[in-house]
Amino acid sequence: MAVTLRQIQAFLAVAELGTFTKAAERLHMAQPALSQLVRELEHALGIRLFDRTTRRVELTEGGREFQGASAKIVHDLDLAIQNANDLAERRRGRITVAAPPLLAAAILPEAIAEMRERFPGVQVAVLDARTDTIIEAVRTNRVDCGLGTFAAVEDGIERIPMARDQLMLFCSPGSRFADTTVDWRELRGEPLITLTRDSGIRLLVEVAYETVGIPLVPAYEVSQITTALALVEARLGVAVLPTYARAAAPHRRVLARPLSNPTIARDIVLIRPGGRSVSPALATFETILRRYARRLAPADVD
Amino acid sequence: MAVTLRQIQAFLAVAELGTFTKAAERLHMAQPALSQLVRELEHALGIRLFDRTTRRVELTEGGREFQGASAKIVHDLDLAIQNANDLAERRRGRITVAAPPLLAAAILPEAIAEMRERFPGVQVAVLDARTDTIIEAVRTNRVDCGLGTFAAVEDGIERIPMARDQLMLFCSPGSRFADTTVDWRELRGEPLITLTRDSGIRLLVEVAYETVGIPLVPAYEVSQITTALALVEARLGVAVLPTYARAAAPHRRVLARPLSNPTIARDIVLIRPGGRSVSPALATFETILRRYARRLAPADVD
DNA sequence: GCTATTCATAAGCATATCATCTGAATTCAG
DNA sequence: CTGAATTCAGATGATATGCTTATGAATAGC
Repeated sequence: MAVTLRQIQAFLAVAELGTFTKAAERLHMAQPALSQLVRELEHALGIRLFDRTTRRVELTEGGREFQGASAKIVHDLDLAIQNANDLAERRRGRITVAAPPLLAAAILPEAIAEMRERFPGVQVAVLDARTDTIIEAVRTNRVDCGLGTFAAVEDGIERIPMARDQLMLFCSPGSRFADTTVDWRELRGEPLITLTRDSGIRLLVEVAYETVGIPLVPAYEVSQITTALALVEARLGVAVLPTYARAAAPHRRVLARPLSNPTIARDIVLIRPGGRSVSPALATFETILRRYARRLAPADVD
Repeated sequence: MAVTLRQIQAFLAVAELGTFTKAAERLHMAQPALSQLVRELEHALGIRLFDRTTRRVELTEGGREFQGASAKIVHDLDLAIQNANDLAERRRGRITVAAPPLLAAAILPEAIAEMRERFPGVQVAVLDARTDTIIEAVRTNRVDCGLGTFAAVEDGIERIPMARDQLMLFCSPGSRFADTTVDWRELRGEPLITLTRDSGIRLLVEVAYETVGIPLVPAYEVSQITTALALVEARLGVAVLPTYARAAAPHRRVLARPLSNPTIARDIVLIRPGGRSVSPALATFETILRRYARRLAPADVD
């Protein structure tokens, strides 16, 4: 004979209210049904829980003992259910997102701020790391998702495109490129500020120069995008950088111009462990993230 | 949508075994039924508990959290049920019995010893007190039952006759009464050892003397039954005492002879709060107690 | 590419659950 | 002391719930 929660609820209601009839009302059921539940429980436990005359119902010693224990159980269960509901309703939760430093600086702060505003109970943690570290962290579940421009991603990892990022020419406001769409060929002979060769962007730029057949001779070679932008602002040359570089230093007086023939674009994608369910909080965060990603790189996706 | 224990058991089995099919086997049910239970639980909680592909089932983050909470709840419940069963099976329990000192010394020790032997988990406590205190203690539920010779008992208190106790003549082996049933009238002029006037027994003796019309002149007046028996043993007189006085000093060399015309008898009764249920341990103790009571005062009851 | 395994879905059916009605016991009012 | 009212227990029938069987879809291994 199995003990059920319903029996326990019936028992607790009777124990609290002291009468079967009132307890039945509270539980929205008929009194005989409730009598039956209590009887079943007594039978399952092997002890009488109530001494009942027709006029008075009171707990036996064993009943009082069981009341304490079962009240705690019911309370714990309510708490557990409440916790689960909190997760479902995004009142609680924890998201860890990995992103390369630039993207982390460009997109994440605003997205996190909005998330914090709308769902104060959800904690968002950031891991800024290099691309390969990010993939590793996603695969080993150390983070819930990763943001970046990932070329080929192994399987077992899901890819969700967020926005399309395009290489652009960054120049100073007075530059001769300031008002037009720029063709790569126009860059011949222009002093070029590049990133160092360990950067993925530098690689793309080299490919493009080679494609259009002009030699790449760096005027300056720096490792940080912000440094490159500072040099551009100082009119020491132009730089070819991804769209989202604009967000890295919004206060700088530099312009970004589209580069065409060829247009070189990469997807900014969110990756996360495949096959696993997406927590409600993470699902919301993804949509927020996509909005801010597109605001930075408004080119259409797919 | 209500959460049921069955759903939780299903969930825990799947969480532990990692597959629905195996869990269904353990729970002795078909796999679809178990799938349904888990689905219902997920729906009630608002979160997915498992990430399931057809090949792999693993807990989500929320699932793991709920697993911990619900496992504790199920464990607590099992414990509570176990405790109740222990009470039912007399593996555990506590009985407090009140009795006047003499009865407490005469009957209770052996009864308690047997109880302890058969049900080691049940604690039996003794409160030795005067008759009126006993009744009061029973009425206020400070003790579970009381033993004694209670004349009229108020209602709200149940009376269970245990044995019939009779006034007897206690004399030394060499006395002229040693071999016969004694008539009260034969006591005329015999040196009588009595209890002091605050004793209920003394009262009965006075009534009997008056009834048969002989004067009561105490040779000695003592307050303890054991003292009276010692004086009898020393051949200083005879004493009129209840049957169970024999048990008070089994080593003494005194004889007890029935007293007739009139035969004065009282019931040794067990009293306990009326309308309340009798715990399994107490029920057992009552039968044990009755056996020992009858052994002392073998006269039939009712 | 085929088979075996695993979980989800659908439909039918047995069982359990609950509400209504009725009865017994007790209390309270007159 | 009698009658009304209250309260819990029992019996019966309608409804609902839960389980099983049968089937389908997806994946991994051979």
